[in-house]
Amino acid sequence: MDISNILDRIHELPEQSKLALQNNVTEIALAKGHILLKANKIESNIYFIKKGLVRAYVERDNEVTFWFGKEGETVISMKSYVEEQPGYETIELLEDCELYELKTENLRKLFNEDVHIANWGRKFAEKELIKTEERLISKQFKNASERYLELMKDHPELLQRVQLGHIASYLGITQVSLSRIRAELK
Amino acid sequence: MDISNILDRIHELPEQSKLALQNNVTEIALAKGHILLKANKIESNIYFIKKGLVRAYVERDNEVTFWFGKEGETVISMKSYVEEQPGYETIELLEDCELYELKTENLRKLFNEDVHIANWGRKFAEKELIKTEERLISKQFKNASERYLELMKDHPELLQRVQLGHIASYLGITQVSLSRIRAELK
DNA sequence: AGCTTTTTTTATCATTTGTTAATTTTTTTC
DNA sequence: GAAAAAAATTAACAAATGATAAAAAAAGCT
Repeated sequence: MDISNILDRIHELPEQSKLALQNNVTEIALAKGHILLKANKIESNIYFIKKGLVRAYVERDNEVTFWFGKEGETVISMKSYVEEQPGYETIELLEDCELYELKTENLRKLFNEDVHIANWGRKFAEKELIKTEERLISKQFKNASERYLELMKDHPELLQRVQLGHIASYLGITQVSLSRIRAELK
Repeated sequence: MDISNILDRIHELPEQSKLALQNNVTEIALAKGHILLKANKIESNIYFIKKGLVRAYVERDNEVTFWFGKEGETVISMKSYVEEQPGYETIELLEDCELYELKTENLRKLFNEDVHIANWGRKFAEKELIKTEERLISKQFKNASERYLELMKDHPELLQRVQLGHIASYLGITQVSLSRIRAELK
């Protein structure tokens, strides 16, 4: 998925504004296993995924995966981006990736200069917010096997591309519980 | 809390832009129990809480409270606001409230006209996103009694102002479980 | 292909949370 | 302030999920 498509998918932009964003983007390729963003660090870039798959996780005694990003999605440390404070998430590449890199510094400048880009940034946050809110509500309404079925329905390809330990963590259960749920569904 | 304060708390605005927003706001007072926003309906207003307390809930077989709003906070149906689609949440006043009302139509117009207001709207969504993300992660990391202790620590006044059934629902557990947790903590 | 490592499944038992119903406490109403 | 209604607690049992360990299956490596 190319950068123009990715930007438009978030929110349509006039050609001029889109070019302003595109001019600040550089393309990079990184290997599976690479750590793209580190927890407890102020990150100065955001990324758009051209190709590949990543996950965001938080580490305490265990590791909790709370987001997967695939083609077309945006990789961002929200705390760094919004509050210029160290973020809580680590981003790991689950596949070899091709990424578009954008310095948050440059993005901030564009936000202040171009009302279309400011509204594009607003739409981005708003849409992410709805997705996160829906997940929170789903977590409150549904038990683990319902959430698993929902994920199978909404993102079946994830189950092919991601190992089950990460899926379990994303669903908020242990890997053993997920295995049990899968066995019961057969 | 007056409107100028509320707007600034979200993100600082130049005087001119702030006045533009304030000019579109009208003040209303509504009684406890009033339903401010309805699920499955495209809502055309957002509200800022001058005084009082509200909750957002989703209804299926049971009722799940997923947000409390108090003085200074913004009441909004995200789906209506972002996608102009019927929202999933109902907003009920838990106390008599004084509110500032703002038509989303007018807000949208301001977003397109004033880059400061567009960035103010962006900041609003971004901050809400971080709060929601943190709750999602907390839900994944912590068990019910840890989440209860966290709520007591972060929002002790809620426990005085909200009945425990709603708190339990917010924490994602039954009222009976919450009672049990409270009994164990004594 | 064969060996090694990693991932997934299965089994058992422990813990947490849910369900239902009865009881007590608090709040509301007249 | 007494009666009624609503909210909160307690108890007993059921169901879901967690923890640990062992076995099986799959993936990676040379």
